[in-house]
Amino acid sequence: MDALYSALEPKLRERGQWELFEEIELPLCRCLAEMELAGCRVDSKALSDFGGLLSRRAEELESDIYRLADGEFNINSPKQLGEVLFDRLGLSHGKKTKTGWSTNADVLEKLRGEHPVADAVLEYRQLTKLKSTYADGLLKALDPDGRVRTSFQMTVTATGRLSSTEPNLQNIPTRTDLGSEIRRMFVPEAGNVLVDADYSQIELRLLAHISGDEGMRAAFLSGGDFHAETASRVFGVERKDVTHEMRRRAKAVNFGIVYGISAFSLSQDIGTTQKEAKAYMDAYFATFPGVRAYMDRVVEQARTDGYVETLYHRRRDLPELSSSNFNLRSFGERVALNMPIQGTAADVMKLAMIAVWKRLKAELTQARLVLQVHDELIVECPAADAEKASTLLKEEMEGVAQLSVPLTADAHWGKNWLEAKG
DNA sequence: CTCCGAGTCAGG
DNA sequence: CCTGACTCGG
Repeated sequence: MDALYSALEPKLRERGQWELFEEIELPLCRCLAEMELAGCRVDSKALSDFGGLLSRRAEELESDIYRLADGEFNINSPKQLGEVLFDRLGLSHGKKTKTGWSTNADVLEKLRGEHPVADAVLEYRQLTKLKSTYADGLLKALDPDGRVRTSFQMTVTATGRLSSTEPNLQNIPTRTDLGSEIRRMFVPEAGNVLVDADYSQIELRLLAHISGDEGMRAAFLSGGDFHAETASRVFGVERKDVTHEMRRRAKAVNFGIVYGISAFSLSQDIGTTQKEAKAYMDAYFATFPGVRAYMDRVVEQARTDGYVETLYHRRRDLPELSSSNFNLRSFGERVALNMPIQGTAADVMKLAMIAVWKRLKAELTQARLVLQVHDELIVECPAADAEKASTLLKEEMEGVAQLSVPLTADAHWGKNWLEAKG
């Protein structure tokens, strides 16, 4: 250990990363170890019942699909499915993959009006995904005490985020009603509750803070619905005249900006032409000129240094920026824009976890952190401590960094993860 | 039997 | 943009 320290400490100090190591990565280790050990209780009866329901519905769809396609085949094989849809039934194909025509959800959505089999396959895919990855997957990972224990990796991602494996508890469904039922199966011990706290728009708030863009800061300081605020500014209409569609598009642009998106990807996301997407981005940058100036600065700096870094000096090397390959270079530019934002959010969350962990140890000894999902923390505690734990989580998450815009977190609790999401 | 790339889809 | 799991098929 001494030898390692004396070899590595000067290297970290040279790079300005000693504090990152001592104040974030090192203390986080124990916190993660305890979370891994604690695990999270799963209602195995409810989960296997749900799995049964999924199986039955998937079987019905399977026979529907064979009937509609006039023959049996392996629906799970993209190759066979593509042959049935595009060669045999003659449906119109979209983009191609290396091995054939794509059969992904985007393509199947477009085929909905053309043939009823498309809808059946989409639903079949949803059910079998939930069944194999989540219902069966979680049951298989269940320990004898009824809890699942993930493994959190600290040294895998290029941005500083954690990753979760065997099982991955950072991609439990939330976007559809059926999928989010899985969250209902994550439950506390008898007499306990789950408390869930999540940061609101942390990445966009960090963009507002780091870029210093006055308009974007004002939008957050106003405290309203940020995507609607953005729509109002970008489309030049009164806040009350923002339509659902305007908000939806503004939200997609906000989302894309954080990724250093291209007009092409944005057009894919919101279903418009590339030209229209470009117009939205131009309007966005005209509205928030400080964001464009920041982005130009980051890429320029990255070209000079060969790396980008977060507010806490976590670093990502970017050899791609000096590539002679245009696509690779463009990729490097998008990474240069995304990493400081996504990475700083990860740093902030890690600091919050350490702070929460310390306070729980001191003030709520029965409570324990159980999960982290990038911008969300889940604590299990006695029902009587729910209110205190909620307040503690909110305070520590919001107080861990001082930004030029509010950093806000919302906490709720319930008898399962779905309820606790609020 | 194991390994691996590709396609797909779950999350942020 | 950042991930991981499952399935197929070689």
